[in-house]
Amino acid sequence: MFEVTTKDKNTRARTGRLHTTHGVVETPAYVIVGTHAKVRTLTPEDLVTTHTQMIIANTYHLWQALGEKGLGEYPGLHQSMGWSGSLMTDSGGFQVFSFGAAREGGAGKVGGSPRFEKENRENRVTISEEGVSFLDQKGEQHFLDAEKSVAIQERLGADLIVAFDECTSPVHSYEYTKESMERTHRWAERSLRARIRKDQLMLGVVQGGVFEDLRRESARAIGAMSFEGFAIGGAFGSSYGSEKGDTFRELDWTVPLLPENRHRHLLGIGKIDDIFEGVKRGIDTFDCVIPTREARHGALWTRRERIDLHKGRYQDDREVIDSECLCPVCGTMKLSKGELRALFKAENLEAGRFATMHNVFFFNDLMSKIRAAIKAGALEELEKEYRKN
RNA sequence: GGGCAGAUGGCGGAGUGGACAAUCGCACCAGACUGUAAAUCUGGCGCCUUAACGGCUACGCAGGUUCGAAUCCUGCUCUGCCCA
Repeated sequence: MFEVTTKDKNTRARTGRLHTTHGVVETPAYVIVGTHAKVRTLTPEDLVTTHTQMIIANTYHLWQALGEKGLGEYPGLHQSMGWSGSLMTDSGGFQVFSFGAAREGGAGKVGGSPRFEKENRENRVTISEEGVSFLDQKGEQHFLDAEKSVAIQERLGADLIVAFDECTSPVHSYEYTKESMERTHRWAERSLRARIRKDQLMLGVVQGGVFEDLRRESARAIGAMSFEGFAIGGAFGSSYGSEKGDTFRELDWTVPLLPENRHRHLLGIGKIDDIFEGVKRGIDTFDCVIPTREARHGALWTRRERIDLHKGRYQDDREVIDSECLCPVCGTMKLSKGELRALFKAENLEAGRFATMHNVFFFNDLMSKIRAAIKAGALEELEKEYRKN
C-alpha cells in the first residue's frame, strides 16, 4: 500500500509512504542493488548504518544460482540476507536485454557504447510469445516466463515484486519496440494472474522505448491493470543525458497517465541529476547499481564532485571524502582519501566496503534531504546545491 | 688480485643480428560504468607533430664488425656473487 503525504507545488514531486510487510519506506527513496541477495561488500549491519530502506535482488541470477532444488529449500531473502527491512526483486526482464540486445546491439539501455568490447557478443536470448530462453555459458537453455518469474519471486519472498517484462534497447526499431511492448503487456496480465501470495506488492512495468505514442499507450495499458504500483523501465535512449529539454521526456509522457495514488518506481536509474529529474516528474523510488558498482571501482559521490580515488593526486590527501558527510567512513572513522586510496591500491577488500558505505549513505542521505525539501517546499533550492551548472 | 654474472623506457622485467620505440606487469594519465556476467573494462604512457604506417633520440660509456646491432667483437665504467 502506498500513500502520498506531500505534493510539491511546482512539480509533480511528492513524498509518500510505501507500506510493505517489513515496514515503511519513506519516499522518494533509493533502492540499493543486491543482485545475488547481497549488497556487494556490505554486511547486514552496514545496511543499517548507511540508512538503507530497501534492497532489490534479482530473480534471474538467484534462480540460476539456486537451481530448482535450492529454490525449493530457500528460506527467503530476508533470512538469507540477514535483512529485516523492505526488499524487492526484479523479474529477470532486464536480463532479457542485458544478455540479448545489449550484447549484439552494443548499446546500453541509456545509449552509449558496449562496455566489454573484447568479449564475444552473440545474443544469448531467444524471445517468443511464451517467454524467454536464456543460453548459459555451458550451452544449456533456461526458460523463463511470466508464470515462472512470479513463482520464483514468490519463493524468494521479497515485499515488492515485478511483473515479467522485456527491457528494450534504445536502438530497437519502432516496429520491434511496439511488438515487444504489446507482448510485455500480455506478460503483465499473465504475471498478475500467476500470483498466489497476497502479502507481496507487484509492480507492472511500462515500456515503449523512446517513442512517445508507445510510451503513452504502455502507461495507459499497464496503468489500467490491478498492480499495486508501477515501474518505468527500458530504453531512455537519446533522451538520456541530453543537454536540454528532452531529458526524461519518457517520464513526462508516462507518469501523468499512471494512477496518482499508487507507487511509481523508475527502474535502473540513477545518478544525482537523474534523481532530481525523476523526483520532479513524480517518481517515488529508484534503484541503480551506480552507488555500489562505482564505489568498488573507486568512485566516490559527494555533493560537489565525483572523486576517482585511483587518481594519483589523492595519494597524500589527508582530508576525508566529504567533510560534511556523516557516513560511517567520513563521520566516524574519518578515513582520509589517501588512506582509502591506499586500501584500494593494496587490493584490500575493505576499500570497496568503505567506499560502498559512503556512496550508499550518500544516496540515501540525498533522498532524505529531497523528502525534507519537498515537505518544506524547497526542492528547487536543494537541487541547486547538488547541481552546480 | 682472480673468476663468474649482469647493466633495457619512472620501477620490475622480456627481448639476444633485421618485422623493436622495444612483450608483459606495476605505477602514472585519461575515459567508461544507470532494473550488476562489473571489487570491472577501454585507451594512453621516449621526444616532436592536431595526428600519423611521419621525424628525432634511445637499450651503461666509447669504439668496431655488418647492408642492418638492444642483440656480435674490443676496451672502459659500474653492480652482484664466488675464490684468494
